[in-house]
Amino acid sequence: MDPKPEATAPPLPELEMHHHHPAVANFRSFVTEMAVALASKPLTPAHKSLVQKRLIHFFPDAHTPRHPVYAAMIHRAIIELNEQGGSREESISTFIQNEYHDLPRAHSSFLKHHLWKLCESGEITMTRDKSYLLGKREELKIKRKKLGRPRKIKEEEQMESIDMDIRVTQVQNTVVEEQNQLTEKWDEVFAEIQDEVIVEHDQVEEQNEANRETNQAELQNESLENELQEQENRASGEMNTPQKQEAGVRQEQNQPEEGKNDAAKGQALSEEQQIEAIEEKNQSLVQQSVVLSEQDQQQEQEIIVALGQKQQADQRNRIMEKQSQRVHPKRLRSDSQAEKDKPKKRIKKSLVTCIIPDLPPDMPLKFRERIEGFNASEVVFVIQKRLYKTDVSEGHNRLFMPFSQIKTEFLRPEEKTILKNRNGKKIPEIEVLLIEPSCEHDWTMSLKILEMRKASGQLSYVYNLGTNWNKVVSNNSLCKGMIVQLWAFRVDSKLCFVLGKVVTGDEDDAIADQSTSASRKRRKKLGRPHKIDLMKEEHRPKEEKEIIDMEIQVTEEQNKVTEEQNMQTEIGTMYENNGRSNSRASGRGSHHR
DNA sequence: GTCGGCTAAGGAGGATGATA
DNA sequence: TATCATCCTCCTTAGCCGAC
Repeated sequence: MDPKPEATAPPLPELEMHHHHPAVANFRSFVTEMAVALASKPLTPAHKSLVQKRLIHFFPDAHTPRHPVYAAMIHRAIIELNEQGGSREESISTFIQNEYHDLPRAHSSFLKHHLWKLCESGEITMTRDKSYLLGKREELKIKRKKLGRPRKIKEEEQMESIDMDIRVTQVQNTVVEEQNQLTEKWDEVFAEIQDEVIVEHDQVEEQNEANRETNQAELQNESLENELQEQENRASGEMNTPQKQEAGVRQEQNQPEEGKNDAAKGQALSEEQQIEAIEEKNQSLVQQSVVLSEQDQQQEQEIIVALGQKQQADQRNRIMEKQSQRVHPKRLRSDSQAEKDKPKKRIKKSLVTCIIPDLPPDMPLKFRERIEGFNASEVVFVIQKRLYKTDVSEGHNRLFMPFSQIKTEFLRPEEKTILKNRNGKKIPEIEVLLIEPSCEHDWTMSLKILEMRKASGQLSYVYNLGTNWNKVVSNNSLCKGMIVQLWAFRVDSKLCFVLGKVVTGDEDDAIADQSTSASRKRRKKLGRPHKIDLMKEEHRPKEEKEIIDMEIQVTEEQNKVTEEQNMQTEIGTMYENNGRSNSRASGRGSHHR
């Protein structure tokens, strides 16, 4: 006997594809049973090939659809049809049919179903005349947008929106993941069922083949025997009774064999029914595969959406990164330089703390009286300084006090550490209190140490008294050329200053110099008076002028006294240096101190 | 060493257009 | 007509850097 060729299934009648076919119900129960019973059964390549051949035979056009998901097709149809009052279902259907081929047989049912789903989710709206528009809310928003000025989306809102998108994406990803897992399980079960179907089919085929061979052999034997007997009868010329009887017995003996053949035929018939049942199962499998293909396609779309959301998440990260990196170029440069120059800063420290000793002037009586109310302690003379353009410039709002001009150290070591330890782009500052020359106001101000770099690479330091300095300037008519004196004192360890005017400067020059800023030029162009202009002589009240004049007289008298004291001290120092009167000179110095 | 000018960032307030 | 949202212009502030 020749080796058995690869199993081939006999042609079976094509079944009509229908979701409610009774075979589907059978198939489902069959699947459940097979999934349990045949979990570890392998599928041979021959079986796989057989199933493929069968599937192709029955469903030559069964494959994964190429068109986008229905929601996308409907959206595109509504947008591109762009019909006044919306598009009707028929026109949408026609559009989709024209644009996309390879649509499922149940296209109209699918379309109805998805239109209903999109209406329910609010993505589209059905009008009274059963036309479909893109979402109502969206439409209203567009209308408002057209009328109003487009609102600028703030970064925070963008972030919120992106956060929301990320959350949605996470949920979508979870759903997709679950669907994938289900699909995988379903594929496994499907493969197992295929195995079982093939095995069953093979067994039936083998049995049929065997039966056919047996029947043919028996029939051949019988016909041969009959021929032999006829030849014998013809040769003897006459048939005797015992021979007839023998022939009759033989006939009788043959009868059960015929009965046997009938039974075999009956068995073959039942096997054909089994094959039919298996074919039905195959049919159901194909239907399921079509459903799975649709699911796959939907998942693909969801993955595309998820990828889009991921891109948005990336964009959000980029924005955050950008925000964290957003530093003023100048600040950035200064930061890097500050980092580089840290050792130099330390080297300069000795210079910074080097205070030039001098004889401090006495604090005017009105200031003494004023600070007595604060219960002040640690009163020290800080600086006597001529005011420069930037010191009174509205645009600078600061009083520069170079370290070299500082007469007495007024900061505690811990305060100095705070001010000099620059961490990041912000210059550290401490809050101080300043009593202005008029003694009418005291201002909360900020004290900083600024690092001034020269072209040679050397560093110098200045104290910067800022915040509210402009108010002190305007309240006390401070101007370029004026000489001011600053004393420091402590109130419950808080650093406070008191400012005194000594010599008046050229106010007109000062006012003129304050017009350096571009804004002032623009104001002049526009014919608007600048704030500083209002401070000019003609705008000032007489009382204020009188007060200023009195202050000037007082400070001038004070200066005369101070100058006399300085002269006496200088004379004493000269004696000291010459070694003529050491004891006398040192005694005077200590007295002044 | 010190002064004076420049510049970016951010805030205040006015102008504009749409909506209720 | 009042209110709201947005944009635009001008001003203030802080800090850096070059010139003297």
